[in-house]
Amino acid sequence: MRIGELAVAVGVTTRAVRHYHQLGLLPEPERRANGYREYGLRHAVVLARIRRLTELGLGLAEVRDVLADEAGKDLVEVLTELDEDLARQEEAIRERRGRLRILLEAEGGLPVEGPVSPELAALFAGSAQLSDSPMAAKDREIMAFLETAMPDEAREQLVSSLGEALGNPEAVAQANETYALLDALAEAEPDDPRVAEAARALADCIPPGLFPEVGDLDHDDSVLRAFYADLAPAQAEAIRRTLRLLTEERR
Amino acid sequence: MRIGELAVAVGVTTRAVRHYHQLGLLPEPERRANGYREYGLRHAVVLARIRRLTELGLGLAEVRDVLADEAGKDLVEVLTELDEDLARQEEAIRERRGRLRILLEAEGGLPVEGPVSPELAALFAGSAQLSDSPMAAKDREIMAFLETAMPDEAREQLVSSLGEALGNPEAVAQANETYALLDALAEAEPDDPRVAEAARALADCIPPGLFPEVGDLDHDDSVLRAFYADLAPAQAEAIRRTLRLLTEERR
DNA sequence: GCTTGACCTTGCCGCAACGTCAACGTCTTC
DNA sequence: GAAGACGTTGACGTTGCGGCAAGGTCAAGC
Repeated sequence: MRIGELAVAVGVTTRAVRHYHQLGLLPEPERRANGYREYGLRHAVVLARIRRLTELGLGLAEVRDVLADEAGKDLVEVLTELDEDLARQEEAIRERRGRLRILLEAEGGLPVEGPVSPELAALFAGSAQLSDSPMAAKDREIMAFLETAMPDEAREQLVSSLGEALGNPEAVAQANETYALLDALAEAEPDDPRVAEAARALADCIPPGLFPEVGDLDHDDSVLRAFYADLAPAQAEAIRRTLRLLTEERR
Repeated sequence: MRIGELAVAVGVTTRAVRHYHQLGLLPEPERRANGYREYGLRHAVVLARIRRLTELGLGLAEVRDVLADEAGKDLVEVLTELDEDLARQEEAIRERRGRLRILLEAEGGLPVEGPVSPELAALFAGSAQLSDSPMAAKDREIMAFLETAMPDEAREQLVSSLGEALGNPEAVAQANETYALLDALAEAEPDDPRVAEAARALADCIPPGLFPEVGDLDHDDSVLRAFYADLAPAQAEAIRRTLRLLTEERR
């Protein structure tokens, strides 16, 4: 057989056959006078085994090991390992699909540009009562960011507290008022008297459970500095004071 | 923020961040005087979104599309498509694991070196009554090879017929006798009288349902030629005569 | 004898999403 | 002033081939 005949017989491409030669999976056959490879039945048998093994999901390196370790002893081991690996992959896919389904079901109108974690998306979609002021948008950005940055436990804490707050109309109204106060500081100076007012309002917005680790906050953290740099000076000052207020009150 | 601070904040590597820059997923920030990249909060937000999207399983090209098409309109489409893709992958894995399980359960003593398709493996494992003569081994090789080479319908036909035959002790005994006859031809000349005898025995071994397409067989097929080249001359002649016998009898 | 088309040869680039050097500059700290 | 932890660009490695380039070979038809 020439390489093309072998390839169609086994159902692979000639490119694959040459690839297996390169990797040493399939021995190079004799050559004809013109340089063509001349295959025999043994090659077809080996090639068919390679194909079956790769179809099971083995990598070519593992296939080589199996073919080398003559007896099928090692094979069981490899296959068991492969099965475990496939089980892990299956689980991972199932989980991703679960998260996808949450996102797609809450798809009605996500109030944040771009997707958030499925959990947050469900929350935001559930209560679209929040205003769409600049500060509110920024807050949602921050939440979305924090949500990926925080450790798992704190994350769940955050999501559940947020769910509670969003389920409470009074809390939502209070938040919207606070957004308005902060928005008003966009052009103000840092020593504007409204800064203190806004800080007070914001601190009152945040229930004790929502941000328990405020005391441990590193005020020189690089992310925090970048956050301040992204706000108007008076707004940044208001946030700084809010954090101080919270730190004192939580002690 | 510098690149390392950004990376730990979002939970990716600096290498990934630079990779996203290269692909245009994340805009390059300003540089400090020393050439260091200086990131702001906007970058962290975008990077966090990239991470969430890739964790869902989107490719970076798709992430770019989603980020570019400002509104979340296109997103739903992409996610739906992704979900379908994941469903396909999940199915593929489940099927592979199913075949793996058959192989592993029949793992007792596979009489063929290396794994065969799960179905054949189960068959061979189920009835280990077949002799281990050289010709029997070659036959199993051939079956294993054919099994990958044949179209699906013929394949199932083959497996079921084979299952029947292996379940029948008389048929197994007859096959073993025929193997012996063929083995005896290893050193014989093609005009040995035993050739005809072996051909007759082999033809009688093959039930009508097992090889229905024998009439369509291309006797100059490259695989067939390779098969003959792999046998002793008298053995090859016996097979040739068997095929002729079968072709005539089936007409 | 010529062309045409189908086959074969080797070799190298490309993919996805980065990991991992290499070789070097910069900043902080003891 | 030297170490150690950062940053910079650049380039190669991973997996399993696909696809192309730039030819050589062979059988068939004119």
